[in-house]
Amino acid sequence: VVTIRDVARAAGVSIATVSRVFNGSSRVSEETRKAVRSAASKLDYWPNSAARSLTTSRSQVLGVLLPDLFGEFFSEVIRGIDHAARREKLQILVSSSHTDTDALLAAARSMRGRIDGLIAMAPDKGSAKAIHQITRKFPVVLLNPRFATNGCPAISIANFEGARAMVNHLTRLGHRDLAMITGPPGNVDAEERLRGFRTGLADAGVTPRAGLEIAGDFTESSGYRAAIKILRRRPRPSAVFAANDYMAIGLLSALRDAGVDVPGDMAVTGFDDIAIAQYLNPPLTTVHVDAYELGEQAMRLWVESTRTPTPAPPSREVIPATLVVRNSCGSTQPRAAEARARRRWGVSLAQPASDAAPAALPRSRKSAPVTSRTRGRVLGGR
Amino acid sequence: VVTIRDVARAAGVSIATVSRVFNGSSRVSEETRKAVRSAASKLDYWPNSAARSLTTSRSQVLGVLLPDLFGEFFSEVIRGIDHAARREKLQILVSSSHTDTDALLAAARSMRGRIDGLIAMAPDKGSAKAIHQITRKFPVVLLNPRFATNGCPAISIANFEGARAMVNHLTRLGHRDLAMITGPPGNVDAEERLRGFRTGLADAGVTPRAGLEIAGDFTESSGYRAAIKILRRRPRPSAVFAANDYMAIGLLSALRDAGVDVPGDMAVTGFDDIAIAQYLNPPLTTVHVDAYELGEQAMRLWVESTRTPTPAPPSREVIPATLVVRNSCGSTQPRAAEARARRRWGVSLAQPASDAAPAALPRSRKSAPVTSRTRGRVLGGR
DNA sequence: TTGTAAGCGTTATCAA
DNA sequence: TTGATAACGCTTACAA
Repeated sequence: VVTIRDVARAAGVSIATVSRVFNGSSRVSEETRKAVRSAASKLDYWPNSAARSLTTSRSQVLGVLLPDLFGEFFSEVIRGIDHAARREKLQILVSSSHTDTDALLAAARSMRGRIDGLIAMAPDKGSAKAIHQITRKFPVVLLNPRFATNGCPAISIANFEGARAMVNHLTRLGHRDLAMITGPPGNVDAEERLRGFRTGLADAGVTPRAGLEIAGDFTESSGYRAAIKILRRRPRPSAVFAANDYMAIGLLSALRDAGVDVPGDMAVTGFDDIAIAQYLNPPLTTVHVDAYELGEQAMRLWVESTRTPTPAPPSREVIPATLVVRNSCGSTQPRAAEARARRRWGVSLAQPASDAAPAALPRSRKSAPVTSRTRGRVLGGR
Repeated sequence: VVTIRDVARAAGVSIATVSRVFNGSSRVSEETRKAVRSAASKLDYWPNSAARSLTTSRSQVLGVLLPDLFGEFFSEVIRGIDHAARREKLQILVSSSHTDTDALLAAARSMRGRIDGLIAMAPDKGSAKAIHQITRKFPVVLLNPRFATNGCPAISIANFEGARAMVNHLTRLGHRDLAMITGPPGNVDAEERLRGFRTGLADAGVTPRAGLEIAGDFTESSGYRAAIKILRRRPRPSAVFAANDYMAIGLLSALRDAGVDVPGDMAVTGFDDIAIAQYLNPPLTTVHVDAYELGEQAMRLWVESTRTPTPAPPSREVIPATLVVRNSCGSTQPRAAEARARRRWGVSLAQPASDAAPAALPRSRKSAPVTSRTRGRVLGGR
């Protein structure tokens, strides 16, 4: 392994000079600069970043802590972070699959000294103290926290608003007897969506029947199982809101198996707008969440919060959600619904369908996808 | 910031002892161990990994160099790597979006000192020398290389075999006039798939008409544009093989817009078996590639190649591809086709459809997806 | 413009 | 079982 010493020797200068050349630094004569460069490339010298960050105490690396890398949602978050990081000349050190608080903390500890900061998503509410401990060691941006973030910038998703809007949409279509398939207990997104569901019912003055909040765990199979329970209820609910699209897919499978027509006999809706959603049969009405943007904005927030000289009040941002009405809920007159929405929520319409590329597809694609028309409105805000 | 010195002082021992305690090392009396532990937790001491890896010259970090993080393919690769890394107690330092060789090299350089090795995918053939230069600095595993890897373990995808099998399938269905939408020139996968296409035609004794290899660039919109060119050809080809699924989607859009029935008027097939493929209308016949496994196996290969005492001959592995026959090519008698395949290729059938979860979905899901039946055979091998 | 030398926070080698 | 102390490879005052 060739070090700065070898280069210095070969070029006939001191190691300080070599360092200066490699840091593009101040006053080095053109002559010695050339000598150093040529010696370095002759020896194929690659500076040791660990040593460098030991002295400078900066690394140009950003840590990313996620509960899982699974599914297109987290993949998109990572991609958003990565692209933004690239612009800032940062690399990202990823550690995922933290099912428990100890693993989360251990991962953060092992990053000490090799990262300049952290973007972290806590798996559940239980990890609040762990997160706070981490916060004392690095500048952290929190993804989608539920707990108080005292002093730590955070960015989250308009789960509540999205779910509420979905339920409002269903009640406006005339549904009064709604079921929900919930996500795993303790999961922030799941709980916010459930809260939105309940609030949405209250908005319409609907008193919910008992037993129509069926437990799911965000997997397709749990959606299938939940469907079986729902189909046993008498009278049958006329609409089901699944807390994510995967469960909605399972639900659709079950309804198809049971010979229940969607949306004729039952309306079905989901949450997330995964890439598949628009290709389902029938195309799924759901809430679009831009995971890429979540990652990208988290990165932006981190840069702002660290580069800012005066410690501004910690930002707390929200990535909006978009209601995407397709055929699985038997939508009628979208125009009228939108007008009502605008009046009620004071939000603008989403971009027309042809530009509304699903998050998982290239942003560059231009042609219309093979899909039914989609249409949405933006919910939640910054 | 609290360092090992602070802990030593607080515990009334030397820094060497603190180090020993934290490395779970050899002989430290239970008494001093406790003293050190309590001092450390009182001060909330987190060891500095940069300093540690400076002395040990190991970091427990694996670098990952990818051309892009875009789309579910790379996301899945990353996920496979990440999961495998977790098992080995490694973290991954990601750097992606290397469009050119210089960026690739710069990224690798900046990792020097903070990684123990590298999993790298070269964007194109032009980066061969860069890769070789990197190889001299770290233990590297190459993803999907085209060039000679002299001495460097590599793992790739059965692109050629998959494409050839696809064409064989089409010719067996009676198609003699096939078009292909190719991927970007210089891209390894694209070229191998093109080679498979040509070989497949030769297998059937078909002399290809000129002008039926239409240039695409793996984007949906390029598929759409290619379709327009194809539709102008007289006579019209009866089948089109797109070098990836995104282009097949664009192609389907165009054919729908043009009123061309698939598969009645024209057979359409793709490559990759992205999650959407089975939900398309009609469901897309394609070649399944397990990106997750590619990542996972790359990681395994890296571990093997570094942990092995005797430098075994560098492994060169292949992730098999699976032909997935759905409706977009107007398949008939799948059983007969499979029997022929087994005779010809000497390979076994893929697992039944209900277990063949698309790579992008949870491996845990159990219920049958909302999809047409899929069926495939494994191509290429280890 | 260049060189000397003191860190940066660890681990590892010796002695004690 | 412990403690000095010399690396590890670099950056950065401070001197020259």
